[in-house]
Amino acid sequence: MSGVRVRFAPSPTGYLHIGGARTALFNWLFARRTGGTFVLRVEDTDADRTITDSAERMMESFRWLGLTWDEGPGVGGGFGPYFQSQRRDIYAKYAGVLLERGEAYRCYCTPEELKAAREEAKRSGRFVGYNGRCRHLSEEQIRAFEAEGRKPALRLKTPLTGTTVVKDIIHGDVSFNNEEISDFVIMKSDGYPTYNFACVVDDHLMGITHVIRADEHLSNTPKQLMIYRAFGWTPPEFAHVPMILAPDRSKLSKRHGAQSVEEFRDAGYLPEAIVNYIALLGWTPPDPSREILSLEEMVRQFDLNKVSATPAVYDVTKLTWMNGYYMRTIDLDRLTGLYADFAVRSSLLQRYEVRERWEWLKKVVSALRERARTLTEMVEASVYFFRDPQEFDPAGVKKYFQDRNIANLLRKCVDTLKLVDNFDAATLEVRYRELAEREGVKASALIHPTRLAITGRTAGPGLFEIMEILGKDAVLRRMAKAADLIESDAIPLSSTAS
RNA sequence: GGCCCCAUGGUCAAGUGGUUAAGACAUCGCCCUUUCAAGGCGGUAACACGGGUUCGACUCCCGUUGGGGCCA
Repeated sequence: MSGVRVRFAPSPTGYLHIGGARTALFNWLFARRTGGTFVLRVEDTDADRTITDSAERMMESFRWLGLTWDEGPGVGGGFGPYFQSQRRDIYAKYAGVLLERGEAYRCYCTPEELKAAREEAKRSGRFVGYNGRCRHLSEEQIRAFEAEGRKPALRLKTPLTGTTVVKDIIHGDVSFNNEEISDFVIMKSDGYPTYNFACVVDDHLMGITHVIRADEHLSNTPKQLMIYRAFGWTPPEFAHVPMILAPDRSKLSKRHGAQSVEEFRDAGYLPEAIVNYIALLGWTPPDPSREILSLEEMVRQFDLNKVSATPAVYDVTKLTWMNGYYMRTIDLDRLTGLYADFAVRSSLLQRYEVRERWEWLKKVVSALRERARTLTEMVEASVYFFRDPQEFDPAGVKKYFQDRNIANLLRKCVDTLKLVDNFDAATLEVRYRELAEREGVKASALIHPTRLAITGRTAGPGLFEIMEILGKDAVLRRMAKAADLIESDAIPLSSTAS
């Protein structure tokens, strides 16, 4: 283990969204790359039920993505506790240290007074930060406020002049004018630490060497630097990664549809596709033309210095393409298992059947994996393997079932098929082509109507492969049924195209 | 409102003062083919704008515009 220690510190207010997942991934990759330690810390202020649930779900998403943490909830470590809600006494203690050192002071201003001062400042066009009213209270004034029962907040004495420079691995040096940062609150009057304070105390106590986090915290960093300075601590290195934006360039929000890792998982995306895709949002591997990368390859190639400073818009289309790639290439047994879970969930088959029909399911998956980009698509494309078609694609009907002779042709096919003992794709194809020749038609004149008859659709795997998987009985039954429907001119049409 | 960040095709993105401005997805066309995919080949498509600096700017500096963030 190298001395590198990084952390991902989510605030468990909802799900792990794609931006958070990418920030976590970069931390994880950096830790693995450098032989360092990846710490997971939960920034929950309160430990209420919804927050605990949310934290649990986020951790589940991490595990699913394959991002394991070396220290944190569930695995422990020598720097706990890893929930901020369990560290309140620590923040109180360190706030006391700053108070003793004269780096912080009690502020008795009420929210109303603060608001009034702010408005006054705004009116006179002055800087609208805290005016430092409580910075030099006398013992007497303090006693008076205490006597009133006012609960003080704690503010940091910030430097009045000069500049604070954030040295950022991604952005370079970013400087802030100290005059524009007024004495900010580090402990609220209710005894809770503010974000910046808790963050600095935790990062320092947990020995964090590199803070890799989202861009939105860049503006908080000078304040955090001031806290480090007040303690006399050496700050870590910083790398602020750009945010991930919704397709309309606004911040990701509910109305943009799927955006949490959980939602993508439920929509049938594979973890390797998500990880691979989000890694490319902001990071470029040494060979930019090779975009399909395993987690192992990314670890070997990851470089924080190659992370871009530009916010990225995520593009589901490309994610979906990439998912399709992984659908085609991962282990068939694993894919079949994943597919089975989705098929069970949509009631295509029963749980107990999965084991019984495993080999057959593998054939179904193998036939469909080439053309399904997600597990959901695969399930949708597989229904006719489980149920006889109840409706037929309108465009297909128009194209292949129009001719009156089609019913006869299908019946001839049925007659031929009845005589086939080895109902495998190769044999079926030979028989079909022979029949076509005898009838003086092109093979496709038989193939297309047959596909429509047995699947209700015009698109899908090779016909003979479908027939083999379906088996003789189902194929003959469906074809005869279709012939009947054509003759009675009563073909039920599906509303959605296949 | 103040401060900070960002700006190459529709999207991701290479580029680091002199390039025919890569590559991927998407899109279009062709090939392959029993359909649909997959695959192969090819095409369309970009340096936000305005000033500088320089023999020469996508590249450096300033401003404008636009987007985002933090604080209030």
